[in-house]
Amino acid sequence: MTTPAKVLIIEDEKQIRRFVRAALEEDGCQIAEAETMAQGLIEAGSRKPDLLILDLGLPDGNGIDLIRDLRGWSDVPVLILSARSQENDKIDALDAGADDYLTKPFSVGELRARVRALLRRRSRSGETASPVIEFGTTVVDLSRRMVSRAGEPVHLTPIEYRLLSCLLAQPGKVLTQRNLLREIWGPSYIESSHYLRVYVGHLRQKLEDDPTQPKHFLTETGVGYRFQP
Amino acid sequence: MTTPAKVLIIEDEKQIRRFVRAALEEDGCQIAEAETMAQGLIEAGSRKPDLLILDLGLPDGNGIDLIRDLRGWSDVPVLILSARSQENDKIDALDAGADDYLTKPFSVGELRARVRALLRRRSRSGETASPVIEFGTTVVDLSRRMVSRAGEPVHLTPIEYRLLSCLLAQPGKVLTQRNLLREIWGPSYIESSHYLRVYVGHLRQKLEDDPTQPKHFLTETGVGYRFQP
DNA sequence: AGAAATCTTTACGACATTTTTACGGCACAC
DNA sequence: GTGTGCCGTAAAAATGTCGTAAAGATTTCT
Repeated sequence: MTTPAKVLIIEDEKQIRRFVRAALEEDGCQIAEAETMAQGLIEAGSRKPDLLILDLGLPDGNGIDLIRDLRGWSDVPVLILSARSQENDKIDALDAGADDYLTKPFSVGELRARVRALLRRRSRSGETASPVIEFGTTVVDLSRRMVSRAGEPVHLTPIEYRLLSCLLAQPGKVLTQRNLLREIWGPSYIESSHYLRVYVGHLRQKLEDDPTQPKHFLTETGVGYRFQP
Repeated sequence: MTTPAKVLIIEDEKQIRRFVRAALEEDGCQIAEAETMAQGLIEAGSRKPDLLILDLGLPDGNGIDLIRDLRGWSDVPVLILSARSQENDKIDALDAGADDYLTKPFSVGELRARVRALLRRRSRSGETASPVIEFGTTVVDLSRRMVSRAGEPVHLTPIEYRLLSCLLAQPGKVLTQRNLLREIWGPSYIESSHYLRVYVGHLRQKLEDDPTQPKHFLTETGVGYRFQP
């Protein structure tokens, strides 16, 4: 997932809200909750969720009407939860504009799979904007594993790239040599600090404007290295 | 609906085919039928249906694989019919790329409603992005499963084509060897990186101007491969 | 059943990366 | 000063990875 999916759940029973929240947060979703139809509509309008999960059995109104209303101004996928398994209930909800219908009691696994299926559409249609880190004239695209400097692509070997990722993961923070060595080469190499000098040298050679006077990959003598954006 | 929706049903039992056909024709759908997985894939490619209904229990192959293959070159909604109601079967199918899952026996009304819900997406999701990718002198039309170079059609074997789809699906991104192997050969082949070298070689031979100095199918030594448009 | 296409496996030279080795500079303490 | 410890660069040696061709094995098609 590039950016976490926002899911709004409209449901009056606290137990089920917590159940669903727990299930979906495992897939990396951001959850918002609403307890009533009225509040649900407002949240849907203001939060612009990527998916809406709706319990039809709310006390303060008809869920079918909510879907119809919603469909007037939004195409967000809607997954219905309902205790009613009558065929007519399903047909009415789906024809009102819902995208899927799950009958209580439902299983966690199936809920999550159906949510993933509905969310897939988002990434399929939308352009995938990947998060990039910039410093000086160089740009790093972690999700594509691409590094470029002044527009030109820069080639990094696996170890060089892993070292770069470690440093970039904690900007400004000093990473001790032992930490870096354990992260990149494994626990049995925490003494071989010479490797680090060699490879930090490579990174500076490839990414610093003046490798002899580094401005972004700084060394903390006796301790470790630090990345400065 | 303005223009009638085209639905392809892949199902071996004649009874069910007729049953589904009757149900959907009432909603004004145009129905095409296929009795085997192999034929189903061909029909899906040539007829370009707006919806695909697939029975998982076909004798001549695994339906999950069909979905995965399909998703390499088409975004058509897929509705699964299955006699198996196990949670894992549903999850596997949905995660492979299916959009809905209906367990036999199912009711006519619910089937029709779910089909309508899936077809609604067709009109909702506006223009389908052009499925043609060009680079150098070669043109790839994923929806037609056709590749041409300098005007001349190029023949690719099934594996060559699947590899090409994977690489083209995420331009610029590095795909790890393990990812590619799992996607193309299956999870038990993630160690056999030999295969990749052979087939990437084939692709370069067929699609690069100078196969010895590839400009579009780049290798990231120790990591994987990357497609550069 | 036979032929053709495709997939798998093998072998080996070429190349890239990692590891090792060697040497010079800098800071600090005594 | 000079000795010691840490750092940085460069280049050689060792290791691992990649690309290609070609020979079986398998599948598909006729």
